[in-house]
Amino acid sequence: MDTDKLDSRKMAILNAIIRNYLETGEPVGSRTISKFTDLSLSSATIRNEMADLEELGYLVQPHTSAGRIPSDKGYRLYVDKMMEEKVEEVNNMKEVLDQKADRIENLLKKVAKLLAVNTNYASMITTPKYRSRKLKFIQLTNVDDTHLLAIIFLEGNIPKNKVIDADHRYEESVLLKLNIVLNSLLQDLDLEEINMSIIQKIKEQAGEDSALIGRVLDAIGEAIREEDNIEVYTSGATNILNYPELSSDDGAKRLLYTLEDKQELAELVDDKLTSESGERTGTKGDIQVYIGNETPIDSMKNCSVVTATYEIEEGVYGKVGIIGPKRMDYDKVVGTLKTLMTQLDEIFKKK
Amino acid sequence: MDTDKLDSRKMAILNAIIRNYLETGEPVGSRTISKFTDLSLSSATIRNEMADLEELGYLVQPHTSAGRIPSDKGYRLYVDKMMEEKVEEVNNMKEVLDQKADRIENLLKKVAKLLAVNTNYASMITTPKYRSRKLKFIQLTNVDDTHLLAIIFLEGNIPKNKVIDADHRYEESVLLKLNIVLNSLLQDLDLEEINMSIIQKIKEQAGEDSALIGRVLDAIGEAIREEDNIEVYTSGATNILNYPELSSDDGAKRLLYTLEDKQELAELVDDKLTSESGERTGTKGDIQVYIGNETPIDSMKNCSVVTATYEIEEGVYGKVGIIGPKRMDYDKVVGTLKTLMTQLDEIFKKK
DNA sequence: TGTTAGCACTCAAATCGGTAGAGTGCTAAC
DNA sequence: GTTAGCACTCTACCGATTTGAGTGCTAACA
Repeated sequence: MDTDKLDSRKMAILNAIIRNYLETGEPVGSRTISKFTDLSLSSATIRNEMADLEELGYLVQPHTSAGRIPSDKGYRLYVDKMMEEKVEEVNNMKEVLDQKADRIENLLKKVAKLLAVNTNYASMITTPKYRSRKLKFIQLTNVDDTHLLAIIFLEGNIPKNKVIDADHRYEESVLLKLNIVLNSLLQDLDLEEINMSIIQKIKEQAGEDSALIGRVLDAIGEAIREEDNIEVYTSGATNILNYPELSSDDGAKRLLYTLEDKQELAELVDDKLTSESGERTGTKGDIQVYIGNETPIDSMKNCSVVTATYEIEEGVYGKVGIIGPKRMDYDKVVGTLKTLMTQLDEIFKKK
Repeated sequence: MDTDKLDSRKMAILNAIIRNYLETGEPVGSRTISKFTDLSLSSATIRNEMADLEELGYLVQPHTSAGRIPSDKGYRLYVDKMMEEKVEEVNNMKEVLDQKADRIENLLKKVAKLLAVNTNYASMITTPKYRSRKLKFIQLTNVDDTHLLAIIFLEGNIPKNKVIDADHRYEESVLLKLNIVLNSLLQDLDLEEINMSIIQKIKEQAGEDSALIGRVLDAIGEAIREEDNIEVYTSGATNILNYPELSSDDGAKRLLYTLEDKQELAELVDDKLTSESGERTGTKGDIQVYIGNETPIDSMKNCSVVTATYEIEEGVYGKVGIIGPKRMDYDKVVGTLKTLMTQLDEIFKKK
């Protein structure tokens, strides 16, 4: 595909067409543009240019004798151009987010909701992904006669609780001993590093209480695996019903299903994809824009997805995204995401 | 409204009409019934009876010269009749639920999904509601130089973690002392019972570390309030798009929004409602059925909602519900919910 | 050579009329 | 009390026609 530069007039016309289409959602005709822009060109001239633009692949005609609408390629150009310009307009998201959201989970849900409400599109956000979670420390405590509580503290200051069945009540001194054994041998290890040799060693040192050790290790494994699981939160799914071009046929059904099911959404954050997208989208900064077929998810072929990567600490990142119609207000969405990123950054740093 | 008993023939006809409508979703005419039942009556006779039934309020005609469809009152009669009959057909839900679902949260989500998949309607489930949560014990632990972990154990074996900012590292012996003070004074208290006098006492005993106490108490308050919050999980919301009578107009939009927002759903479990419903729905056992206008939620006026109450332990209960079109398969839904209840019961008992 | 006016042409969407079919209500006969 | 028959009603559907927005092309103009 030829990457020929468009002359500035073509550029202006394309711009005007896209802008207009973003607003109305209707195919836009030559006459509209002739009046809409200050180029003071007649509709006939515009028509010629439009024909050119169509030939170059930036515009599409839904059918003969309808106006033009931007193709994916047209959107792409528009978005790329737009991304180069400064986007700034800090709004007061921070206020909402700042109130102590203790659990990261709640914070993320709040972010998703905020985005959906602000943009009127659907939004999603994933929990941050650690390479592989390590154990920071573990502590066993008596709960009652038949239960112990294992507090499992993972790298990244994540506490996890696991209640463990016990056949009898353990003396405090025994628990103390076990705590010391477990911590001295397991500290800073991840799942791969906890092997049979280490397990054996622990059991030896635990002596008569080695029966318990198995259950404790299970709990640790569970905790780490639980935390490794990337969760996806969505919000504003119903917003997409406001866009007729998405809610026709059963497109809406499939899209809503995807958003509810969430499984497929994980693909959007797949490492492979992220790296690829760097080249493909040619974006600047953290923001990626997938237009139509560029998204890997089938039910979103008629949508655009704008994602951003947030970093919670060195090397630990998650993704947040907005899903809307192709004619979404990219300008606003990108702006919103950018300010969100800086504000999240501040929040995480402060912690 | 006259609660006149219907003679058995009218009853049979009404039954046949409803059954047929449940299947097809189309208004049903006299001719259909004449053949459908084994009453061997001509369509004309049926017509007469239908006219009577309409006059009594059990049937409705969408427009002249269309067949009849059941009114809310008609459904009500049908459902009440049905509930008296035995419903039994245990399927294998238990298998799915039995695998160790450690956190109740996950179990509930799984239940919701299971219901939605099994019935093809939307489902919801709430977290169980405790009267008022009491503190069982609390324990402070060092995390690193600037953070403490408070493990807050609530009545009902619910562990909660709160990370607390600290201005310096506390000696183990200090923490031990604080733990003892906190537990001796706060054990078995709920939020109301923790008053200024007690707080004062704690601070006195804590001496120079009283600055920390405020933050610890905040954490406790948060933990209890968090747990008091009833959460609602939903599943299968998109299923409702399969029923044209619900997805017409913007009814689907509003309904889906309700399901996503969840706030309004809490009304369904409101104490007030639950007690009222006992009389209103006249159901048997644990199952409540709300038909059309009987539901308190506006966006569900065209739906039916079937709810059941599960009990996790003495006095601690939650609600699970199924939302579908009025012409839902009540028989199956009620059956499914009933077996689910018994199976949940077993799971909770075993724990 | 680029721009514009004019005109014929195309196509989706809205409008209108007519028909078919399902179903009812009523009456008269059994 | 039941049934057959018939006139009537109303929706859904089909097809033809119209409307209007928009295009492409050509010819004239600066």
